[in-house]
Amino acid sequence: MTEKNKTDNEKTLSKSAQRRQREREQRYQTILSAAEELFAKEGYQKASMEMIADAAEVSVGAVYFYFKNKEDLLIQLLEEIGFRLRKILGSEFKKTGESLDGFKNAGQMFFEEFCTQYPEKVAIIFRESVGKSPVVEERRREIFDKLTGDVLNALVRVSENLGHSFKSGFSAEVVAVSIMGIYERVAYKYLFWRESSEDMKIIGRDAVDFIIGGINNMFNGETCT
Amino acid sequence: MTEKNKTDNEKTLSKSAQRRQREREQRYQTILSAAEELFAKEGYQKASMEMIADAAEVSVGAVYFYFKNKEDLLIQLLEEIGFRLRKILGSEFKKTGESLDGFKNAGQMFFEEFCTQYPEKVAIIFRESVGKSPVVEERRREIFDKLTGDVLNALVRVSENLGHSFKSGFSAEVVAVSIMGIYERVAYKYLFWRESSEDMKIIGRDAVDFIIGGINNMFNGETCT
Amino acid sequence: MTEKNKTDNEKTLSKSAQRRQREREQRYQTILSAAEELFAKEGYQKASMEMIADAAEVSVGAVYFYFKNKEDLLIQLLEEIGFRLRKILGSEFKKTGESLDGFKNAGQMFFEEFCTQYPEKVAIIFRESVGKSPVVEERRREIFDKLTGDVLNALVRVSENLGHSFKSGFSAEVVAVSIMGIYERVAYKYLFWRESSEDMKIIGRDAVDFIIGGINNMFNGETCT
Amino acid sequence: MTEKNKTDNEKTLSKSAQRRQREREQRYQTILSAAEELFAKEGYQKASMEMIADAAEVSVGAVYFYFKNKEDLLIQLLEEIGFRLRKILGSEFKKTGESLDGFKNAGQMFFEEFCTQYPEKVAIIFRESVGKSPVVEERRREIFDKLTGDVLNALVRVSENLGHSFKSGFSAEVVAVSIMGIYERVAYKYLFWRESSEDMKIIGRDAVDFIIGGINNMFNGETCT
DNA sequence: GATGAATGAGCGTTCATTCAT
DNA sequence: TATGAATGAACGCTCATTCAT
Repeated sequence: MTEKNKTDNEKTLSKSAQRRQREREQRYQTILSAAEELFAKEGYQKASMEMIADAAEVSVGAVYFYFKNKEDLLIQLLEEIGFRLRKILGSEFKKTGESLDGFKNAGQMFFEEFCTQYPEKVAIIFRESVGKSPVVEERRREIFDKLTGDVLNALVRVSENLGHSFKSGFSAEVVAVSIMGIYERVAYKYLFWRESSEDMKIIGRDAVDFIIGGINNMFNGETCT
Repeated sequence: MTEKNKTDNEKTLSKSAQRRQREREQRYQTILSAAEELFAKEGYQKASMEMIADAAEVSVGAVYFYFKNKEDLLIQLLEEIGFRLRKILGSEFKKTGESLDGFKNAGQMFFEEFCTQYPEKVAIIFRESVGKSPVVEERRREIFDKLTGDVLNALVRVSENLGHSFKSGFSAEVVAVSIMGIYERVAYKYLFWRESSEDMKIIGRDAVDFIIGGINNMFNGETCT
Repeated sequence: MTEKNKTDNEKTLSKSAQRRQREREQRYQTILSAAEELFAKEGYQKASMEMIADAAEVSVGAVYFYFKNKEDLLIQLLEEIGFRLRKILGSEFKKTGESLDGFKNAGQMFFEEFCTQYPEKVAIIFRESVGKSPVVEERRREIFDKLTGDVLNALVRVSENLGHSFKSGFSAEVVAVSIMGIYERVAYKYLFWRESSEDMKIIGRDAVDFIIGGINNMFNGETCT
Repeated sequence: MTEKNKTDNEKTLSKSAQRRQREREQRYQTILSAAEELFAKEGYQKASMEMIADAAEVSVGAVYFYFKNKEDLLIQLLEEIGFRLRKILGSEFKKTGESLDGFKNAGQMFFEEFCTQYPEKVAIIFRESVGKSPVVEERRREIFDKLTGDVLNALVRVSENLGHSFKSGFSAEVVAVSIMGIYERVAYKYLFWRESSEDMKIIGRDAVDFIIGGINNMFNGETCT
């Protein structure tokens, strides 16, 4: 619901209708949260619709009232997480005026804030949504494409600011994809495979340094090797 | 079965017993191949034991004779793919005498050879084995740890050869993990999400360049930024 | 509601109460029509209460205000259709002064008018209400009994007029049931299984001829064989 | 399985394989019988797969091993009943050398033997399979078409033997359909709605008389009216 | 009277796994 | 060893019905 609609509703809807709508929104979120937690904790397969309903303290039917099916639950979650990630990374990048530091800050934001605050969301986007079904895979692709697209745009703008250009036609995109890959596997490893969330600060900084070096190397002219 | 055992068998086993053993080995491989293809094509969940048995032209019972259960099938596949990957990457690295070029060659090997020749194996290690069960996840971790360990070793040796050292205690490991992340997502994107297998050469080269730059940046003293 | 009540209401009820009553009646009919269409088109099972409510542009609750349950909806429909059928057939029979021609006209009326004008009603009485539940089946029996009874009465009266009598104790009833069976299957076949609604005139005439012949044969004395 | 195949099997299959096959066939029939009884007694909807499995003393999975789904169970039943009906009616007709008496005998066979011996089969073909799903409806149509076709053929052959011809192009078919309708509704009424199975002999005879009269009336030239 | 969100029992179906032969 | 029929727990989903507002 956009802000505009909200205002419209406030004008046109009765008090009780407003409350009902609020409750609806709330229930939707409660169910989604329950699903998020269970998918992350038990795995998408093992988390049954009944478990989710129980966790959200509603009936199975209610879950199906708000979501088309189990897959839809996962997709909505995916969409929400993707949206949030883009917002966080994008806003961080803008703050630092489109320089290489933007990548630094966005990376730190991701590792230090997002990963430590929302490990469940990371689990869902990087683990529980992988290889589940053609439909989910398609949505994943779209979300990753958008994220990669954001990074790509940033890359292009920074390179223009610095007066550099990329080596091959693919270069910039490959770099963007690579950066996403680093985010993904580093988060996965230290969050799910080693539980080093306390060290996420150092780890994140190292990963970001690696990224910065990699980017520099892709600009024509002044390679390091 | 190790080489040593095989030699022992050749000595002790009768001709017919040898033949039987050969057939056993063959069947094991046939089933594994069938599973690989179906897991990659249909997805781990959708590929039923019956489908696998049919594809391998054996009975369901036979599959259970050679493999403990469906999970075991996935794990054996994972193990085999991990083993192969390590061998390919490691041998490529050794060829070029532990220099930065080793990373280049290993990377090219992965993108140009492995990905294009064995997309099913890539699908299994990077997609179908993700988030399937605690047991599988544990094995995945082990396999990725070994691969990361190899990269880490190479990194350390190269840095020693070059007289460099890594910034933080994590640094080298994070770089290794990052490299794995790049391999993974770049392969995933261009193999499953865009079908650019013809361009894998250029893409691989770009990814490798990015990696080399990133590595250089991690050495103390001569950062690019 | 009988005519008598309506008159009472007109006297006692206020204008606004009358309007409300009219609206009530209208809604009842709207819902019933929606159910009729959906039952005929989608089938009794597939047509959900929500679909019916949507089609009638009311809420699910409203449907339950006017009808006890889904079964009731079907029963009311059945009742209405049965009533209409009896009226049409009966009035046609009366017009032609209780002769064999009455059967002719009634039959033609059914095939040429009723079937072509109300295929949905035919679908419900001959298809969608079959084997649905003991309660519905009981109502179906009652309705068919009444229809058969009408035919039976006509048969008896015609035979008396002609000075004939029926062979066995069952005879007349069996003939009546047989006539109903002919109506049913001929309509079913050419309406739902072959879509020959344009030819319904010829088909109806043939069916009626068959019936007339059959009836004649049941009278003692002058059989054809 | 045809007789020929059976002989082949006896030659090629081992004793144990033969026994296994026999058991398979037996199980298939046991399940089908259980379904028949429950569909007829409880109704298609109410009879759940679990109930059927329990009645057949097998597991739910076994039912799904032998039949694709619940619909398939109904279709197989329908097919078997249709086949049996055709065989019974056809053989009876052939016995009496293609005269009007053939219709008499076939009718008596149906009412006196089939209806009284297999009321469940009658219930399924005339009640439980009606309006269940498009697929089932299609099969029903095919089966009724075959039955009607048989009657039609008989009708044509008898008319040729008697040197008569039918009035209109539709005539003969409509008569065939009418006969089927009489069979259906008379059986339905006296089997399910009045439980007069003891009187089925008289009832059947009356119905057949009606049919014979109807047929005669359809021949050109010598109508009764 | 009217609404529509919520309920939850019930059902069809799947499929990994077992085991008698 | 190999077979494949049999098992049965588990799960996703539907939908008639209710009831607070």
